[in-house]
Amino acid sequence: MTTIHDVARLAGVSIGTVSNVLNQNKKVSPETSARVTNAIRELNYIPNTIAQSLKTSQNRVIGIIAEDIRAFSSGDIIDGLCEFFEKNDYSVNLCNLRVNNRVEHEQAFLYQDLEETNSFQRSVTKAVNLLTASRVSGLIYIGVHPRDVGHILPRLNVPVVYTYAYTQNDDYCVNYDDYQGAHLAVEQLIDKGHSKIALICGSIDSIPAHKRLMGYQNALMEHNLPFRPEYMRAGNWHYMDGYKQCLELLALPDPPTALFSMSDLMAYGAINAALDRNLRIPDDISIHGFDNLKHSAYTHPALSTIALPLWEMGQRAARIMLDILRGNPPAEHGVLIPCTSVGRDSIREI
Amino acid sequence: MTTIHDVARLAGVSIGTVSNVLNQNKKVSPETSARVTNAIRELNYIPNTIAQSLKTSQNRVIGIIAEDIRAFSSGDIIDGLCEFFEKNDYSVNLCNLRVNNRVEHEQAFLYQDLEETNSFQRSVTKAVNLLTASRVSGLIYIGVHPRDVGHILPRLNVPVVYTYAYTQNDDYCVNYDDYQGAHLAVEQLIDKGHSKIALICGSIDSIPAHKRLMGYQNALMEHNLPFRPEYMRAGNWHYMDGYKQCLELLALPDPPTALFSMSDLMAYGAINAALDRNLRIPDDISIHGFDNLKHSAYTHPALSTIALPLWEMGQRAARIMLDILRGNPPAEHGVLIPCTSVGRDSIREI
DNA sequence: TGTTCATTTTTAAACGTTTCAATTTATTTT
DNA sequence: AAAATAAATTGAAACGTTTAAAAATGAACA
Repeated sequence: MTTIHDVARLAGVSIGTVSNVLNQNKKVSPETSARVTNAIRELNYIPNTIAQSLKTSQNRVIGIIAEDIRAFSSGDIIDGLCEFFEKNDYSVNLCNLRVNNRVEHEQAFLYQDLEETNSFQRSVTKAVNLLTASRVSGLIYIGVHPRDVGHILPRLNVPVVYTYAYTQNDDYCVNYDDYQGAHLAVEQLIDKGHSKIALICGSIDSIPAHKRLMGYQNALMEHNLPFRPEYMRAGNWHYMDGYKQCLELLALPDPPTALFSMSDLMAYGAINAALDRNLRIPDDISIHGFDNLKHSAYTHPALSTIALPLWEMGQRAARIMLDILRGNPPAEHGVLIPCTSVGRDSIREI
Repeated sequence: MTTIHDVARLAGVSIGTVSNVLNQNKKVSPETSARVTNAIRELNYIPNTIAQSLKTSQNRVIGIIAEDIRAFSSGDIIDGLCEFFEKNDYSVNLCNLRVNNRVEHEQAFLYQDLEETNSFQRSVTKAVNLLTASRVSGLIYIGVHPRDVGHILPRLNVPVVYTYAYTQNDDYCVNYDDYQGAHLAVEQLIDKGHSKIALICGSIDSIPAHKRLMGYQNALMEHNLPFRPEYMRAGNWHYMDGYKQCLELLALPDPPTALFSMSDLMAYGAINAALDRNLRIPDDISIHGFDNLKHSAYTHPALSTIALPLWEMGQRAARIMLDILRGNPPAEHGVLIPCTSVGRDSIREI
């Protein structure tokens, strides 16, 4: 590997001068500068960032801890992050906690089993130690359990930006707007003339489900539509919840004409339930999802849904991180990016 | 940040001794060792990998270049990679080329426009330079265009392992077995008694499509079934290809009883085409996919398909990389991991 | 008690940069 | 032409480790 010494020797100058043209911080005469530049090009010299980091004691690397890189949302968020960081000459050190593959961890959250929770926290600690050892400049956390890592990440002693969750306190946090997204979905249905709009909930003790419920209720209220408890159905984000609840809704004496599912996955269940009942969508019932999974364009019929601004969240989180690192910490700590509506074939005018 | 000097001072020894207990390479007396260990714990000391890397001139970091982290396959592969590397105390530096978001690049491959191809290659070069600067120990490439980067990656002068593609030459490469997967899919149909099995192809000039075609043809041949040209339909991996070709197949004077689609996406098209014709699956036609996209469990009916060993590919690629780095380069350069069959509801006994 | 050897510990030089004080060179002023 | 100033360049010390060689310590032996 060629070093700054090789360049200096070839250009006939000292290494200090080479460093100066590299960092163009001091006045170097044009001729010298040209000589050095040529030498750099000739030797294909690329400065060793490890040595730079050691000297300047700052590393142009951002750590990313993702709860589950296989989650549908992770790819887009990470892409948004990477693109922004890459443009600003930062590189990215990725750690995956793979929470969803840890049976123990699922149980931990269900049963509040402290010992098992520690298995998750151990893996977070391991990631944090790794990133500490490599002296990253900042940390992005992607996942829905910021509370469970909130006491571990600060040990790193670098700025932290959370995304894909809500945080309390004054943490920096970028998320999509659950309330606005749900509100928007219901308004799409109201705009098409629906007044009997059912709801299939995600697990109701979660923050997103709660916010989406508020969006649903307020949209109804603002349009003077009654909230009918028999139209609000419990669910847990999963396919089968949508399937079963849709069946029950259709069997109601006064069935709804439209259904808003808090997740696309449950909407798939609802669609298939209707199909199994030999009903037609949207003729017999309109169905609106939330998430805009990749495959929602290919359901039968294609699913109208709410798109999450995942890529934008990544970009925004990255921008906030760089602003902090540059000494311009944004005043606003919690950023909500609006969702958008994706109109397809599963809802109809009534 | 606490350094080795702080530890040495607290333990009352020299930094060399601290280093020796850290790397447990030289004989250190038990008492001294204990004193140092206590000091380390007390100060929460974590060695600075940057300084270690500089001194030893080896960096426990692996670069990953992904053509498209948003592709359905990337998450699983990267998870497999990360888990293996993490277990072996390597960290991971991720670069995303986002090929599929580059309109120019798509065109480049379609029209062989050299100038535009350079846009892709420029971004590869940028990634390689970044990884060169940070002196990564190895490089994993995830993507289907290894030929287009084959002359750029070696500049890094570290071991390269390709995955999710086939390479020529003697590059290390881990992939799933297209031939075996397709063969397995067709055999599933034959086992159920089908003899009139149609095929919807992916873009036929691609290597995967070619291998899958061989699998289809050989499976038929081995079971003494005729290859019927009218059953073989052109496609380009996309939803609409499956939709249109399925319609045409169903309109044939002697329509097939089963259909093997080279991708799940095209299988979705085929399913929806049948649904639009008011046909029932699998009663009227059995449909078998390839890819096992996440959504394939939720189509109507749930799609029987071929699962790709993506996570295993990541693990294997990582293992090969570590073997190379440890000086035990595997003899075998091209590794094919078998696909598995995922039986669901879209095929039936005949 | 001094010598020899084995064991443990320390010393100091690297690794490839940045940075600032010190020096050299060039330019201006008197 | 000498002195004063400005501009460009160099030298050397850091950054936090590892590691070989050197030194110190302790045990065994004559």
